Amino acid sequence: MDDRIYDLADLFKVFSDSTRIRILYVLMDGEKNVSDISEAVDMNQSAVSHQLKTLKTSHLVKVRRDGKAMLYSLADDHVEAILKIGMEHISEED
Amino acid sequence: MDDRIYDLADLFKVFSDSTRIRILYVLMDGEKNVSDISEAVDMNQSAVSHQLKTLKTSHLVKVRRDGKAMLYSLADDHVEAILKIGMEHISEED
DNA sequence: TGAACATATGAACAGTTGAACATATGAGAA
DNA sequence: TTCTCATATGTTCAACTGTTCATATGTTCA
Repeated sequence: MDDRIYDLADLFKVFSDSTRIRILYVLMDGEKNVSDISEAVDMNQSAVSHQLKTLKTSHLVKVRRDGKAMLYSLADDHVEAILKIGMEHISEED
Repeated sequence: MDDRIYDLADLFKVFSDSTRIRILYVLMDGEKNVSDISEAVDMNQSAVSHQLKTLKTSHLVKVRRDGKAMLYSLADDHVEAILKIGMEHISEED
């Protein structure tokens, strides 16, 4: 059980950065390559690539290659579900 | 929208520490005072108090006084919901 | 009052993290 | 091959975070 607590903390750590959340929201719109994501979140390619790696490691996004480009998309429904409940929570605060 | 992204990141930041998650799990069992929580998570009173403050600020726990003691409990259903989905996610990873 | 208990707060220190920069890898075209 | 485009990786550094220790606040009871 203790291991799972650490894993859970690590998972939420990934959600705890606004850049990564913005990337996830961008991907809700569908599969996108790195340049498009960079442009959408207005950050340089390197920063976005680093964050995408973090997101991929924690299985929040998946990738496939398309020629020179890498196409990223949300990994599963948990991503949107977690973001949704989080949004609900902060919306209901006094 | 941008403000809400930051608020959302801040919310998940609270979930991103194993000590705080352990405290939340302890509180799933019901209302508890600080000493009992300290004992349950095996951390000193000061550390737990600091974390409880963080949890309270983000509206994840609520408090009431009972004589000398302060009784903490989960603030609402979002807490368990978020932890549950998070657990589901890490359980389904390959 | 004052002592004892329960909790909160402030400061300091070590460990962690995201962004920027430079560079490397990999794929397609010529 | 070599050039270019697209993406990934390594390093550095300032900013942030959790814990510990010491101390303060607040409550009850004698």
